[in-house]
Amino acid sequence: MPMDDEMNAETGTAPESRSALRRKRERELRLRMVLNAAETLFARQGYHQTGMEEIADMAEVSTGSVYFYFKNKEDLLINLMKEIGYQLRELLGTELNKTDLSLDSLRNIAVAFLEDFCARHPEKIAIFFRESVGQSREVEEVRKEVFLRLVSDIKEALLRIADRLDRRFVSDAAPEVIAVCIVGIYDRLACHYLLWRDHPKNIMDAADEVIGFMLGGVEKLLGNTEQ
Amino acid sequence: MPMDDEMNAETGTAPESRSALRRKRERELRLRMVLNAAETLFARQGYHQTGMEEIADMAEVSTGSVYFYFKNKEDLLINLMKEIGYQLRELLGTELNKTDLSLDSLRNIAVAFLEDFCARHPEKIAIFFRESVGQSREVEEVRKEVFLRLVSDIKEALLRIADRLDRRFVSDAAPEVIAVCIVGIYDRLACHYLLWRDHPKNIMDAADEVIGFMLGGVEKLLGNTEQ
Amino acid sequence: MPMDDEMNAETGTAPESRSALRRKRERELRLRMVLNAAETLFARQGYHQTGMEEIADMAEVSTGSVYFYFKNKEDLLINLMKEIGYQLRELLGTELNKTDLSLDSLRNIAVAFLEDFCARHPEKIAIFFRESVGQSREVEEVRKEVFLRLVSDIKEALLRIADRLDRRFVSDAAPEVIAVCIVGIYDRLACHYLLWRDHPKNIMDAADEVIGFMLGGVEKLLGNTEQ
Amino acid sequence: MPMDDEMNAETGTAPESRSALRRKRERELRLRMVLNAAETLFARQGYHQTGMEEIADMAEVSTGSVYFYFKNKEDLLINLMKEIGYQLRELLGTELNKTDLSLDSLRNIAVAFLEDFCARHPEKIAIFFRESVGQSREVEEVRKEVFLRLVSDIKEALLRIADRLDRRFVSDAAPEVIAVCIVGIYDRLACHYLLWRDHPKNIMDAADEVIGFMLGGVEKLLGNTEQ
DNA sequence: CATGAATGAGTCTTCATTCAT
DNA sequence: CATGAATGAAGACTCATTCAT
Repeated sequence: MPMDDEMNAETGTAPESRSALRRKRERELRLRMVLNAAETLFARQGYHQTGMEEIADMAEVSTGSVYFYFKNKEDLLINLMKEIGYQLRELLGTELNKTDLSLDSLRNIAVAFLEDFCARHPEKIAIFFRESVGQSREVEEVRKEVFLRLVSDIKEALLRIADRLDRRFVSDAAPEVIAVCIVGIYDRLACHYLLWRDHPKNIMDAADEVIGFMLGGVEKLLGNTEQ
Repeated sequence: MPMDDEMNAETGTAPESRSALRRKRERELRLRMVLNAAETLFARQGYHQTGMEEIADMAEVSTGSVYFYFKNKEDLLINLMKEIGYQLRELLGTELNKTDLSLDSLRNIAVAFLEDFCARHPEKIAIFFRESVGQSREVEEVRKEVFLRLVSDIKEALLRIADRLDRRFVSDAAPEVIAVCIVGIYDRLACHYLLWRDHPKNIMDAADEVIGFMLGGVEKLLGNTEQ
Repeated sequence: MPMDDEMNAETGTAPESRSALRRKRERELRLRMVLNAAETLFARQGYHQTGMEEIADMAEVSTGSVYFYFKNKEDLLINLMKEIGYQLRELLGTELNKTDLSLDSLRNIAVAFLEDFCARHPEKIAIFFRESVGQSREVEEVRKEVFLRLVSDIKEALLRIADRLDRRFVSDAAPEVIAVCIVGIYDRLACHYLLWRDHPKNIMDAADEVIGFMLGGVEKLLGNTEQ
Repeated sequence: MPMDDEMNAETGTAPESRSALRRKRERELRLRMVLNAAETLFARQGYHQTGMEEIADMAEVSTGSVYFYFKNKEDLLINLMKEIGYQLRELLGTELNKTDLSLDSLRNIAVAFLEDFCARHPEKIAIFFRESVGQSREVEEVRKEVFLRLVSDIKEALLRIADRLDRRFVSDAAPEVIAVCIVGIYDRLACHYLLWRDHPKNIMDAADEVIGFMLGGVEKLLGNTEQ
């Protein structure tokens, strides 16, 4: 059984004493507090304007402890990015599984992003679309990977939708380009309406138009039903 | 004669002696060299990874001179951003003036951006879409302003095109939202295909699909001809 | 036992383990070494001619450590000033407590200042009467406070002496003015004879005359015995 | 005639053409403006907080011109100090010449210092008693010289007064010590009441007490009339 | 002589990271 | 494992001074 294997591999001992369990729980709690503190502070004051000690303070641990959980400041940011990237992909997958793979799926995904993600986690948006940009070669590399995966997911979804509708894209490149465009739209939308918020219009008010725009674009690149 | 002196004093610029002219020319040359050096280095190694001395060296001036032309490192970046923003708007305006305000204008703008700007000035793209992001409150403020103006330009163009075609957008908000989407598409497109270039596909190959996508989106948000 | 833990938590300082005590001792030792190094170097080469690294070197700590103990260079100077000011006041208080509050107290104070303080701590004199003058608004503010307190102390002493002798000053302002004069005399005396020492006369040789001068002045401003 | 000699030595030519005269006048005017600007700014913002360019601006000349008139920043300060020192000595001499060399001369000098100098030229006080302190070895050297001369002047005055009164000081050292004390009193008085002015009492209100104190001190160190 | 742009050595200060306890 | 004091390399910025025009 894989479960047994994993347990053995992790602990080496079978019974998992109560104190060991508690220690493990505390360890994870601490790691989470550090991550949350970093997220909050990076989003609020910016990555460079936030010091490790500040993060440690807010997480109620010592500076040294932060370095126990994360290799360095960059690693902290990268973990945050990966986590947010994962959550975004999950949101995407969840929405796709709920639908019938019609073009309306795209609407659902957009609504989920705008209503569930942006509105509820503006700090994550700030991290992902602002603070993690242009900080270092390593961070940029991770950014690329995360975006690539996101784009790939959307591309796959588009292909499956097209398949389901029995339609073909005007070119092989089209699905990916559309995916890149969609990600770009989300990106700027969030920056524009959410982060530069002194704009009178709320991000939600733009939802209908954005969805219309995207659907229009996708339709255009979908040729007619193959006979 | 004292009268002459006074007259010169009034003119302010006096007779513009040849040496004075040359001095002015040199001054502007130096400023340009600093700006160019900063652009190159920021794009190549990143804003934070570039030191003022490095910039001075490449510009063949002293550290002090850099500070004679620019208040500080941030000011250097801001000047770069504003310049690039201005060039982008100009490109936009030029293309619009060349066309008949049909929907094809959007195609021309896209082609100009992708072929003329991205291909020729990848460093400017790196500065504008990567290095200037999330560096400080002040920089972010300028970024916002530049983007807002760009969005506003595109929005105006869309309205004029709609007017010319005698069509109306589905909502008042639509033009601006479309503008934001278009900027977002350009942004991510440049990052994706130009900056993360180990991707086999060249940015130019995506042009057709992108233009199709955008046109499809715009069409969708343009109601039918008013009867 | 958890109870013990709680009790310790309440105490705040816990059992004060031996290692913790030593750590504290070392911390204070380090702070003192930095302060001493700064005092020596400021007095020897001047405040502006002394770099933070130099201080760190002499104190045998790193540059960063200096900033761990003191906010900045100014803070270092201010700490020095306050310390010296405190020592001067203490010297004053000690002498007054030893005497019978006759006019001879003034003699004792003068002797203590000249013999104990000036002779033993010329660097402190240099800091207090030379290096801390006119360095910045903040430093000047602290200087003022320290001097004000010194003047106030002397004024109080004068009032108590007058009370003890059953005599009154010629005016309400007199005690303070005298205090200011006395501080001024000490100030210049120290600068003149101690810091500009190529003068053949030693500061101690001036003691008798100074004391005579001061006593004469005080007497003059003390009206005759109230009948 | 010494005047002729000097003129010849200076110019080499006898007639002194009108334009040469004007040039000389302008030169001196400029020098004065620089000196005044420096005095104002040093007193207002402090020596180190004032830049050469600032001084040049206020004097309405170029940075380079300042260096034509003065070797460097230090030289500017030194000139200011010497000028003020000279004015103080002159004030002293003038007062002494006006009087009959009685002890009242000391009163007159004090009044002149407090009323004429302090009240009218607080910036000079700030320069002389604050800004020029502890700035560099060179400045300190000049400070010493100026003070020494001042002390010497007062000492001579005291001796002449004693002589006139047919009295002797208790010791040979006394006159100098008294002089040092008097200078110290003036020094601190000016700093205390003039520069740290949030004190409710004005410097003039302290005059009577100060004079009383000084006279009392001097009297004390003057033995009785030689029989 | 006046100008003011150019210089560049010098300094303070920050902060991510380490490590002895 | 947690702690937090110590480290020191790195970097932005200043400003007195010079000098070609």
